[in-house]
Amino acid sequence: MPERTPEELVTFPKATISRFPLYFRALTEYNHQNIGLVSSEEMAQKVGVTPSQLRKDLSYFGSLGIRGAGYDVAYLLAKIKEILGMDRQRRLGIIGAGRMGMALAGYSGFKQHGLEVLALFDIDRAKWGPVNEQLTVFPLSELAAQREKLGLEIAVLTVPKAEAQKVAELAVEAGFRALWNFAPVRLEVPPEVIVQYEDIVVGVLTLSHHLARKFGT
Amino acid sequence: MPERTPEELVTFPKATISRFPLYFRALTEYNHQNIGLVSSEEMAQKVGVTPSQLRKDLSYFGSLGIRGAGYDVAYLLAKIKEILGMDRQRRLGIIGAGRMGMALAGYSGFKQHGLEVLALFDIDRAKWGPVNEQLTVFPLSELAAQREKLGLEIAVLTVPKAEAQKVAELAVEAGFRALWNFAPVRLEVPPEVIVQYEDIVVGVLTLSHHLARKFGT
DNA sequence: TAGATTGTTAATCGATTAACAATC
DNA sequence: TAGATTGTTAATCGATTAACAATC
Repeated sequence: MPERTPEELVTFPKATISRFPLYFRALTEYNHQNIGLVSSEEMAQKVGVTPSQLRKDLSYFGSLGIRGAGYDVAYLLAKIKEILGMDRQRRLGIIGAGRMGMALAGYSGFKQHGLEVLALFDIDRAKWGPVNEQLTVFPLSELAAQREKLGLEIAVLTVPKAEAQKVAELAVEAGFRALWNFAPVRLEVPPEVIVQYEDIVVGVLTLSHHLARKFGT
Repeated sequence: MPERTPEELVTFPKATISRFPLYFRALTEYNHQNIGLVSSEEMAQKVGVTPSQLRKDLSYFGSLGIRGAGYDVAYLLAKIKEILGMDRQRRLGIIGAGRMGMALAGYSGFKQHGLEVLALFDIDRAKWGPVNEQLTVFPLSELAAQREKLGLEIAVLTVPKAEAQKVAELAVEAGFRALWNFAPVRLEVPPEVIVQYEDIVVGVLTLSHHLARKFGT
């Protein structure tokens, strides 16, 4: 078995990768407007970061611009797609066909980011069956089989808090290596499994906190 | 008019406030389990932070624990509610009764965090009218009137990207001072208005990036 | 009092920004 | 070549952690 060489992956701030979707969307717009070249100043202003930060963020992934000229929109777009893993379609399976799961399943913004929801899963047999032409709710027991068949890579957990850990384990057993967890609990998973937590109330509670602070209300 | 004294608000990391919802939910659980006293070690372990960080986070808001003993669950819960502005009900109005808006309107997790959706607004007259017993979709033109009548404080923007800026301006005119924006655009608003941005694809694209990196897929 | 655990200080670690040499 | 703008270095700023004095 060939030994893995110690990976010389450049390290970069975690926040860097979370700014890439902003860059991606800005570039998509420039592209639509047939703008071929854009400066860090112009683009930074559009997305609300400093030009320095934009250049630094990009620099972690190589020398992507042209000195004296700016960034080639099409080229940078392709690079960012590669970095975000959007150069190929990412297939999602949603576990938990409740309100949240159904809403995500219908979210139209995924497509332009190379993401597609191919299946839903639920334990409740009343929910099993086709949702529309493209989408079906499968029994949870078919998780492994459908993952394989449909090529699902990311499991989206939209189950009640109390079930989340158990469902995460099922997903891992079924072969998923990436979990996008909407339940407000920390999950225990093997180290090779990547978990991304989503907490929908954080944003609005931050607002609430600011209201309380600023306006004393 | 009494002059505002230069506010001696303690400054703290932005990330601090985003951890408070985690603390809140952990404490709620302890409360349900009739646990009256909890150590930073126990609680930190539960939410997945270091005890040091938990104590530091809390310390920005005063001396909230008991040395040698831990934190009084009920007391800390009350304090955190106060800090997050959850000691009173926060009323939300959702602008844009599309899929995303409707999904949020039906989200059951708001209630326990002191948040409630009291109205939806849309320009499309086909959407006007009652959704269920509690909730109605109003014409966008009634924004100011309903904000006042219902005591709405936070405007949730779930409109298409192209309309977001215009709608933000309408919300500000209607008297909203806090916007929770789901449209992927930076909004230009007066400085006294607080905007919280929500970007649903960031999390899953972060996963996608990790998949690309770790598994080369 | 002895044991425990907080609150806080100082050290470390990480992220952002400013400035400018490199280079198109 | 002159002008422009990147890529990168070093300085600054901010957040986290470790350690321990304070104190229940």
